[in-house]
Amino acid sequence: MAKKEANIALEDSVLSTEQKIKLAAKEVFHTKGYAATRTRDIASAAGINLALLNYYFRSKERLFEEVMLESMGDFMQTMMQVFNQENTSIEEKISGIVDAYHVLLNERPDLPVFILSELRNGNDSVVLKATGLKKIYEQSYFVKQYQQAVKNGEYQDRPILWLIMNMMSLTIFPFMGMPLLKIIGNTDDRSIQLMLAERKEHIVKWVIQSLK
Amino acid sequence: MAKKEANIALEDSVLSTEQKIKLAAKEVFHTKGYAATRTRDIASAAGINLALLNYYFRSKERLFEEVMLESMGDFMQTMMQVFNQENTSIEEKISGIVDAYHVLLNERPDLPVFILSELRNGNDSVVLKATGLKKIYEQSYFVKQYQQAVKNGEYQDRPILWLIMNMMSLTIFPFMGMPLLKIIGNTDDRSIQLMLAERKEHIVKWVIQSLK
DNA sequence: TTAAAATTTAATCAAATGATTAAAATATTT
DNA sequence: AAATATTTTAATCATTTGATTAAATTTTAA
Repeated sequence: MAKKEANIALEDSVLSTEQKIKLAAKEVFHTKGYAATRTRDIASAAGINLALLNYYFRSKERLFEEVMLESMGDFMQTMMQVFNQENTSIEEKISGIVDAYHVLLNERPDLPVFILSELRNGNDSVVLKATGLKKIYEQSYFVKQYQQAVKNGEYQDRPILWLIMNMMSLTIFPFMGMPLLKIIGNTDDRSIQLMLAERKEHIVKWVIQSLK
Repeated sequence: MAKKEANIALEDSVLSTEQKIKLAAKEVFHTKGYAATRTRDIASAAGINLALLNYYFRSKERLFEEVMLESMGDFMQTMMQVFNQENTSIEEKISGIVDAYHVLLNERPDLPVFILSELRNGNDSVVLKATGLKKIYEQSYFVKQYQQAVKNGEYQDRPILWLIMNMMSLTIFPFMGMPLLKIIGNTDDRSIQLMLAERKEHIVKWVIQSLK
């Protein structure tokens, strides 16, 4: 839906050239990754002249950094937004995060693979910027809630990182593994997507079970 | 360990030039991906002259295909080997698979990201070859066991693909997500690895729970 | 309306990359 | 040992890529 709007917007020239480039770059970088993306690909996708990339963003690398930071933000804020809610239980938070990731990844199923493969290539500036995320997380209400629940004996005394791992694993990996699942399941994108939506309803229960 | 041996072997010239290239290519492709890997990187890593890549493998692409097929094989055989055992229970199979993936991914933590990011780039020949894996899976003893267990009421009637998803999610994603987990957990590779090893003992239980 | 600033264009450049080439070196066969 | 085959080497090539350039065009300010 949002993707459709973006295409219409590009055609209607409602966006500035800079915005067109940014949107197109996000699309192409997400799909192909940094190394396999040529500046010509982005220019073509944006419907603009190649030289404008350097005019507006100075270099492919600079453009990529912007896209990467934004993409990291999208990916991590999905979780961080929920972490600081003070009026929801741990289970409600997990549920909120699972829901939010499904919304995000149904729209952008290639985002996790993009993020993780580019992180593998070690962009230090991105990692340092992401350090800001770490502080938000550490001081979040969620961490306090969890520690309290462990004290109360509601959950086993496990590193909270286990909870994060399990929640992200069960939620995100199936999107990443879709090509493999299609092969194994002898099925298509549509079927896998339906299956993911159906399975979503069970993830919170599974994550909570893993804490007990 | 195995990695160390490979380096020693390269130095000692026990391997043929072709083998040196193949090993080096696997290393570099896994780390950087196809697009960001230059033939010069591989030649340098193998300690051979650049032109030998074309002499032995004809093209970068051909070399990559070999590495990709082998890597897919390594990744999927980890599971498929266990699927056809007739003397083990479902739980034992899950346990065997989880163990095997931990052995594989402790040695090669970048393998899943490599596989999934290259699959994203759509190499059709690899996908078709992988179709052979699908047949092995469909006719495996594991599928029969699972269907029988569902009939017996041991597990809920769920697509077996859910089981595969959950098992792979909980086992593989943490390796892929290590860069993120390091940031969130304010910790290092070593600590994460220790955590993964400790957590391994619980995965089978979690997967089984998700079937009930 | 003119001048100045900003944006866009198309051509060109410098460097990098996968690949080729021909000669040298090494290994194998006769 | 000489001839042949195979492997290796270093230089070179053809193409591609990110980036630059100068002119044209459009927009904005005076």
